[in-house]
Amino acid sequence: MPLERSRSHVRSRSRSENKELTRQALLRAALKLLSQNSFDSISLREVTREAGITPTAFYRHFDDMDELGLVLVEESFGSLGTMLRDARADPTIADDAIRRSVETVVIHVRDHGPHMRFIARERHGGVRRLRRAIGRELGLFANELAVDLAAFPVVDRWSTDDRRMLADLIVEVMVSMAADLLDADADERDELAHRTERQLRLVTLGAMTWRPRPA
Amino acid sequence: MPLERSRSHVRSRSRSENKELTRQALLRAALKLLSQNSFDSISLREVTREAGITPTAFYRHFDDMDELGLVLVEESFGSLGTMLRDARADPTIADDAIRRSVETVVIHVRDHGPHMRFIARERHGGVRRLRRAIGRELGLFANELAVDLAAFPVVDRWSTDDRRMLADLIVEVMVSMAADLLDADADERDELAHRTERQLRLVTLGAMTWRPRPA
DNA sequence: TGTACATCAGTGAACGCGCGTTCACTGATGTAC
DNA sequence: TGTACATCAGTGAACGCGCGTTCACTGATGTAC
Repeated sequence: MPLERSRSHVRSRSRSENKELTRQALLRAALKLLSQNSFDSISLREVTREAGITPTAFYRHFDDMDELGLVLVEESFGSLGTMLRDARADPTIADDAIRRSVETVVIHVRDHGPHMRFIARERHGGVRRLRRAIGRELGLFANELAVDLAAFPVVDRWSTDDRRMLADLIVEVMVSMAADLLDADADERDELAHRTERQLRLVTLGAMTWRPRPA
Repeated sequence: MPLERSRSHVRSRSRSENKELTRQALLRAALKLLSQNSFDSISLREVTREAGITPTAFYRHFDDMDELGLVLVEESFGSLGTMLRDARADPTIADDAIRRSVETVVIHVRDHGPHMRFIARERHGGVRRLRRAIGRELGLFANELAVDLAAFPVVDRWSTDDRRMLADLIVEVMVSMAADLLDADADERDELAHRTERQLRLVTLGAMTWRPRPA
C-alpha cells in the first residue's frame, strides 16, 4: 500500500511546496523498502510505486537512485550528531557520560530506526559511493569525538593519534550496538544497552592506565 | 569472462567429480560477483553465466540462491576458526596473543578476501536468513573465545557473563578491522593492523582493573 | 569383455514479468502586463 | 482585477532487456548381466 500523498491538499499548496512533499514521499518510500532489502536491490519503480507517483516523475527530483541514496546518508547523520554532542557535554564524570551516550544512541535508534538500519546495512554494502559517504561521516564523527576526549583528565595528555584510536574504538562499539538493536526485541535491547555500557566502562578503565607513546 | 571449467578434462573425471567441480564453479562465481554487489542484487543467471553453465543447470546443485548463500557462510567460517584457535594457544602472554591474533586475521583477510567481504557485507545485509546464519556463527565464535579467556590470569575469576561481554568486544573489533582491511591499500592495511593492536591492548589494560560483579 | 539399459548433469526454447529510460503530452500554478 | 502566456510536476505509452522458472530433450557416464 503506497504512502499517503494527500492529493486532496494539493490545491492548497504552492507548486514548490508540493514538489518538496513528493520529494519527501520518495525518500520515505525508499527508506521503507530499505528496511527489507539492501540499496542495490531496490528499484526506482518500486520507490515511485510506494510514493504514489509514476516512474517518470522520479527524474524531476533525482538524477538516479544513487543520488537519492546520498541524500539518505546526509539525513541519517543529521540529527544524531547534535544529540551525541549534548550527551557528552560534561567532561568530568566519564562514567555518567558513557551512560548518557549509550542512552542517547538507544533513543535515537528507537526514533530513527529506518535511517539507522540504512546506515548499518550500507556501511559495508554493495554501492561504493554510499560506502564512501558513510565512511566519511563516521570518520568526521570519530574526529569530533577525539577532540572532545581531550577535555577528559588523563586522556588530555595523550597524543592526538592515541585519542583517535580510542575514538574509533568507541564509535565502533556504538555503531555495533545500534546495528544489533535493530534486530532485537524489547528484552534484548535492554541487555544490549547494558552490555555496551560495560564494554565502554572497561575501555575507560583501560584508558586510565594507558601509557601514551610507549618507549 | 566466465571462470574456466576445464571442459577438456571432463572426459577424464567421474560424473560425481564433475558435478562437484561445477558446484565449486558456481560458488566461486557467486563470490566473484559478491565482491561488487550485495547478495540480494546478484541474479541466478549472472552466477551461471560466470560459472559457464546454463541457468537451468543451477537447480541440479541448489534449490535457490539462498541455499547457495548459506553454503558460502559455512565456507567463510570454516578455515578462520582453526586459525584463530591456534593463534591464541599460549594463554600466559596476553600481549603476544593479541599480536598473533591480529596477524592471523590480517593474513586470513589477505588469503580469503572474497569470503570475508561476503561476511562483512551480509552481516547486516538485506537477506534475513544470511544475517541470522552469520550472527549465529559469530556468536559461536565469541562463545569459544569467552571459554578460552578463562585460561588467562585475572579474567579467570570473572563471571561467565563478564567474559562473554569481553569476548563480544574483541570479536567486534576484529570483524571491524577485517571489514576495513578489504577497502584499504597496502599502507592503510599496516596502519589498521597497528591501530587494532593498540585498541586490543587498551582493552586488555581495562580487563586488568575490571571489578567483576560490582557491588 | 561386450551389450543393453538406467541415470542424470547440462541444454535450449519458451513463458510472463518488472526493470530503467525516452518521449510527447497535460493541465494546474505562477507571472507579466 | 482580468487576461494571455510560460513554467514545470506529473502522466502514460513505448522500447529493449534480463530476470526466475518450466519443460522436454540429449548424450555421456555408470551399472547389471
